[in-house]
Amino acid sequence: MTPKIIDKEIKKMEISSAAIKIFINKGISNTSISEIAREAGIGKGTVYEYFSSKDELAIFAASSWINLLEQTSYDSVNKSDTPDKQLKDLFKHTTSNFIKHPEIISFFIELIGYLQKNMHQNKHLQLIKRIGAPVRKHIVDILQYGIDKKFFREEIAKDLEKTAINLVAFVDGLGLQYVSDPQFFNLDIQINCFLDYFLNSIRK
Amino acid sequence: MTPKIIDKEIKKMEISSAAIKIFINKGISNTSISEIAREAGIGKGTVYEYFSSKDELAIFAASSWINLLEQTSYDSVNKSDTPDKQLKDLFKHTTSNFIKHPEIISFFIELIGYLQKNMHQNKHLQLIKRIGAPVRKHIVDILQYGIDKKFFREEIAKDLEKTAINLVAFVDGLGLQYVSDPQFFNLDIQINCFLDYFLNSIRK
Amino acid sequence: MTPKIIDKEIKKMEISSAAIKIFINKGISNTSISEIAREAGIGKGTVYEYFSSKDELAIFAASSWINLLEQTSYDSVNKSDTPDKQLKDLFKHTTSNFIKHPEIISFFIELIGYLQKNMHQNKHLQLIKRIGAPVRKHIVDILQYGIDKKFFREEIAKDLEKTAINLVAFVDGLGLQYVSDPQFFNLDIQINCFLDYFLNSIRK
Amino acid sequence: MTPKIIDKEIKKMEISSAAIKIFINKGISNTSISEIAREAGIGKGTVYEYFSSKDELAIFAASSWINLLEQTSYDSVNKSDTPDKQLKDLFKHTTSNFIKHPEIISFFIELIGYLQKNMHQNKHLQLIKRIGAPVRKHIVDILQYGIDKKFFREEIAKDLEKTAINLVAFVDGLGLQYVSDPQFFNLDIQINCFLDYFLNSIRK
DNA sequence: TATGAATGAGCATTCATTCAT
DNA sequence: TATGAATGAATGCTCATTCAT
Repeated sequence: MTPKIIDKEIKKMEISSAAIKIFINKGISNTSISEIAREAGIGKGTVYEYFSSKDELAIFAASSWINLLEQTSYDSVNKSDTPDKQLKDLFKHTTSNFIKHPEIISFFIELIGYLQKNMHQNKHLQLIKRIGAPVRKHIVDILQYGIDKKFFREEIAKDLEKTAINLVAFVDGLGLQYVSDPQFFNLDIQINCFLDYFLNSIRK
Repeated sequence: MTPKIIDKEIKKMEISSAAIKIFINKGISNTSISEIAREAGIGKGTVYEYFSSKDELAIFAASSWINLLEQTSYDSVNKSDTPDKQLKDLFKHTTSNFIKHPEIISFFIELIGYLQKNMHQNKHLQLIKRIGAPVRKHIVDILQYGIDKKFFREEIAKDLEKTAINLVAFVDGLGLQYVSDPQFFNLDIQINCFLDYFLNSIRK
Repeated sequence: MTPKIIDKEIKKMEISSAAIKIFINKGISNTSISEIAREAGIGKGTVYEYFSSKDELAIFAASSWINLLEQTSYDSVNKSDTPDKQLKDLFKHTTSNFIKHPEIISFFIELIGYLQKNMHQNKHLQLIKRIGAPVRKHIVDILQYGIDKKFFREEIAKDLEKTAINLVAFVDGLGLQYVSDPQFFNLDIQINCFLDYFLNSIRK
Repeated sequence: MTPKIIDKEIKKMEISSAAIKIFINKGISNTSISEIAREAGIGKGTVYEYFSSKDELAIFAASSWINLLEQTSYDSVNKSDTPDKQLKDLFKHTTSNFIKHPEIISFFIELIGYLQKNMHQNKHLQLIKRIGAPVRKHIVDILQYGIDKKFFREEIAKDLEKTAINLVAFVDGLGLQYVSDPQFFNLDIQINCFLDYFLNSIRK
């Protein structure tokens, strides 16, 4: 019965949400299944009706969260802005996740450790790759748009993919540093400074 | 007695060295005190004569390791090269740690989690700040050297600190992505591509 | 309604058959109710419509299986053979169960443990007694036939029951040793050797 | 230090004794490590200082018990008796274990299941083989003694090993039946009846 | 000071059983 | 009647920490 399947998916999401809420606050390995069950308002055993192990739950929870990111990433940018502005907005949106939920980085960081334990399962590799993928794709789009609109030099076309990887690396690294010590610098200022130099070098 | 105190410090370092060797290979939480004691050639209980808890040991070990990094960072660059070359070499040296020992990232990543649990203790904050400090300092030096030698534009002088933070953020983020999936890209190519754009925008 | 009751009995047998198939392969305590339900093509809860507990199911399943054994035991022997030959054939048939399905012994072994837990329920005692009963009965018949045909000495008539118990004990014990270590000896050779001595002492 | 090693062995035996006491009463899988620890008057974790797993403990406990059997088996028989008497005494001694501790059979029976799970580890095979070995050896000795003293026919010499296996099989099977239902027959009577026939066929 | 035996809190996971539908 | 989702008691095992020697 289709309705039943939907219910199952909803319940999975509920448990996943409860899990991620605690994972983010306390770390994956410091969170017990009992705690998750209590947060979700269900019995401990019920968790195992929906997830075969704690690892699977952690991966699913992370995956859901990535899905959410993917869905909201594109909406953060006004397509009619200049590519400069679009890039800046995208960076701001991405890092704003760190500002609003700095714990999320710790979660992903711990998750990678979890995933590496299970790396042999190819699907986890896919998951990790997906983490930055939508943002990379978005960056490529914006850069291409800038080229098309004669904002950016045409020579950069050959480096689009590489550049996207680098920009995502920068944003991730900045977020990582930020969560390590939020008082150390101002995110906006750093982003503006970075983009000033970067845009300066690709602008026509 | 002063000699006693010195002995105590030496022993702490020995335990710390043994600990970090295993931490880096297996992760902090997957390493037991017994294992560390065995590696250090001492009894399990003795560890607690020098460290009040596993957390304290982990933080101390990480701190020692950062000290070591600080000492070796400067030796990686030939001071008589052009600043372009110096920057490239510094980046290569920094990322080469990831290439040779990708586990190191996982270690830092897990460390941050440990530190966050104890964040209320201000000294840990200091520790985190120190992680990137020597590299940042080094970058500032190279950039300043480039300005002095008329390789780089003088206007960048006002952004030295911010730029250093951004460059370190990039290197960290690239390393993070690399350890997540070493097949995804080629570190050297990414660094070259990044520096081409960056240097292009600051060169005279 | 009588038909309903019959249906109920049929369903019990179906579940029981599914259960025993898995019990024999994996052991009773390593078999879950879910597994049995799946094998029987019914829902987990349905099992409890027919059996009040796993224990009851195990006992019922074993009982059914003994019934089956009872039905096949007699067919294994050609009534027109000499009693010597009949006895040898019966032993071979009995032990051949061990050869073909050594797991069966493990099953009975575990079953006895199950039964002992519930020993206070007299009906289980009856069940255990029945396990060897048909073979004992068969042995008594063969021995009596041998006496009647003047193959065996008449004095043994007073020991028929006791002898039957002993012979079944021997066959069981041999099977038990065989399943513990099938490479240790050759079943046929042991049986022939045993019967040579036994028949030698009762032959006229 | 040697004394320490002795202490460790003593403690292992203490835990093993506590374990076997409960194993025999409740079965291996129905006995929890906590229970064993409580019986032994130690903490739960301490059990794992001496045994790496419950399986290992069960096997060690069984092994100790077999050792005990091996030590007492030979003392049960008066070497100056006739071989008839010696054989009878050995059987009585062996079965008396069942009479005094009928639960022991259940324990060994469950143990075999445990061992089969771990059969790949060759040492367990050895353990099982050892269970009957001392009694078999003893039987061979008595039979040989009977041949030498002209009580038994010389032709049986070629069947000593096979006969020993069969006699042990009989005793085991009788014990198995006895523990299944102690009221069903009288052990002594069955043994006497069995030996009467057996001795009759090998006596000179 | 150094030790390692002892500890028990804590955890992931299983599964017989219940019960609302 | 049939179901399977929900449950939580129970369990084997780990390991940081303590403490008697």
